[in-house]
Amino acid sequence: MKQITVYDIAHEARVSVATVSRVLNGTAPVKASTRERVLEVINKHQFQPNALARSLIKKESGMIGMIMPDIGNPFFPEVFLGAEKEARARGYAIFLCNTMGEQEKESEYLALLQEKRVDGIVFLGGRINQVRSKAELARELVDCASRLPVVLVNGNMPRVSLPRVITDEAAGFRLAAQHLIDLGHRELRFIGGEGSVTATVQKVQALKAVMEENGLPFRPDTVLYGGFSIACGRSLMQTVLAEENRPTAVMCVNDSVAVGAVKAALEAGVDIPGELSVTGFDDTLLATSITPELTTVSQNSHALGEQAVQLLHQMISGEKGRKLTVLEPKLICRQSTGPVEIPGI
Amino acid sequence: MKQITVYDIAHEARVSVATVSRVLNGTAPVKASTRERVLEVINKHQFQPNALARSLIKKESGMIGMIMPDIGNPFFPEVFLGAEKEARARGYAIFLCNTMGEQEKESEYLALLQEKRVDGIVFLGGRINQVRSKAELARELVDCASRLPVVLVNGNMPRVSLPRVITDEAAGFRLAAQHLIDLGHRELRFIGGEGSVTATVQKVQALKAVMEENGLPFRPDTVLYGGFSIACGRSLMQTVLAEENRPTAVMCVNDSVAVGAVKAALEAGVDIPGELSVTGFDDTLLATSITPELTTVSQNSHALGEQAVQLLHQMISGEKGRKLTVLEPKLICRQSTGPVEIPGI
DNA sequence: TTGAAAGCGCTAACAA
DNA sequence: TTGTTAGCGCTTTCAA
Repeated sequence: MKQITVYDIAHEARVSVATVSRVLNGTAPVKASTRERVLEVINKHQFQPNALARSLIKKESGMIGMIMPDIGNPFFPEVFLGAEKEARARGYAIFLCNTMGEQEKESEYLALLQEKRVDGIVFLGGRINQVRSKAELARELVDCASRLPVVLVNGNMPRVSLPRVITDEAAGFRLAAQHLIDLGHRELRFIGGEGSVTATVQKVQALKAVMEENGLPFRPDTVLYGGFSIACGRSLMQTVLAEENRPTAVMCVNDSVAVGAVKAALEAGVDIPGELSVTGFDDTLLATSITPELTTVSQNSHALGEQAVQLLHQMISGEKGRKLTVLEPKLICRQSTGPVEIPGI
Repeated sequence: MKQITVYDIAHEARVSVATVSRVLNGTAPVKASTRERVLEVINKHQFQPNALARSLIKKESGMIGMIMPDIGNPFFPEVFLGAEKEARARGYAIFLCNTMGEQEKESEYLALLQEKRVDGIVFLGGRINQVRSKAELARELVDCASRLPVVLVNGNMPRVSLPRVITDEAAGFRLAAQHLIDLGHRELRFIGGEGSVTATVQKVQALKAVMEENGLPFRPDTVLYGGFSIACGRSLMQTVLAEENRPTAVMCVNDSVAVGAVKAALEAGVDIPGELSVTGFDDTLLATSITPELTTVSQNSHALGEQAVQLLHQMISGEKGRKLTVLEPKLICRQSTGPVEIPGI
């Protein structure tokens, strides 16, 4: 089953390969009648030019790589969707690389994508989200970025200056915290995430700032780390509910944790938002899956992916593109938060 | 920023390009000392061979395409995860192509992937899941499959015989239906899906069969089509609840619809499973996100992706591979189903 | 408006 | 054990 090539087409249409290439790409005028003839042969054989050969010579592959931690977390498919839409519009196909945040997989994929000569890489999670990450890992990324355009999404690496598209997560978290305080909550908790992950730390700091602004004490036990999954949210909430002096509001690092937290509370017979307010983060489809629906912060995940690819495309095209794009998050008030109950009423 | 090539390496290591290629691929013995020298130069320059050039000559690209309807539906990321794991183990990278079931996008991606010379394609949803699909679309797929390995996941096209990996969805649905009947339910409903989609029709027919086996009447109004989303589940449940004689159990085409349905019921003050039992399908993360947790049917989505890529790999390697792989679904009993309430007790 | 021919960066005979 | 060389299928000067 030999592949058909421009030579076969050229021969059958009695022209040269150059002409075939010209009608294929419209790079130079071709007499109408000749073009007709060539097109006919192309259609007849359902000829599809070999993009590998073309890429080899044009030095652009029309492929971009997207490295992300966990497509199983509903936030990431949404980012992908935004990225894909933009990519498709510009003729790129996307390699989706899932790393579970494992740095070894990140390294492997980084190398693989470079060998495949992708035109650029969008990088999410993992090493670009560590408070302290090994110099080795940073160097790898910088090295990669020296060969091809790389844009970071929702991350930041100490000592590494690469173009980024981010949501101002701290601002978003401040919104949610202030919302709770405005509702009368005085005793807040933060659950989920990891102290080693930038996105988590930013949120904790935002919470701390807002609490202090409002004259509320931020104690070390205000924060309970533990992870990003539903299961972890559930177990953390169980811990919180077992405490001596229960908080009236619990802020979760993301929607998944919030879902687990809400479930644990419901199981314990705690009324939400009557007795306890809960907030999520990201506004994924999980937020509206549960009852009560989650008050959460929208990152506009779709736009994040879209902007990242847009920027990448600019860089690929040799334009400068802005170093930093910040998307403003939005507080989405739903049913999981409410005024604090006045005891005795 | 000129790319480094085997020539540069060869020159600097004072050997021929053939030798460089040999140490790169281990295709022929190279004297240890020579290898050392070459490796050194390679490392020094962080040389990464151009996979495009290699693919061009080896006629294999190490890329596979995965076409699916909606990565935003939690079922599909799980399939992807299984596929990716298997792909990575065999050295492939995956192009993820999202079509929203639109046939035009499917066609575009099909063409794109062929041009890019992927080694094979995994196809899900859309045209392979239509009860009647245009001959044109079938031909396109067959055409594609005549050029490269294609495996269909959870689908089937009339008149098209391609290797498939599927879950026996009908069997799964029978399990769930029988479970409800065993719990004493006599008045069942099916909601969600589309009458034009095979996966939906199979489920409806399974339900019909089980009901008839158990001497229950299957009436046209047993079925309420409408789509696959949470929103649709919600509105369909509202319709059901407004009916004269409410059913005691509602079976949903998938977990998303079930989630919407449960929410609508809860909002209407209906107790689940006390007054109403609800089942989902797919056992996605949504099933355990809500309270009560969903009784549902597990498709083993991960295995689906895994097996598909495994089969694809066999085909790429020239092995035959089985025409049809059927995965057995499992009933997962959770909290959304229970015995029918005896009125008056 | 067209064709001849020189690569793109690699692998794999074939020779040595 | 190593080198020479002919492609893989395409685009793109350069010349006609």
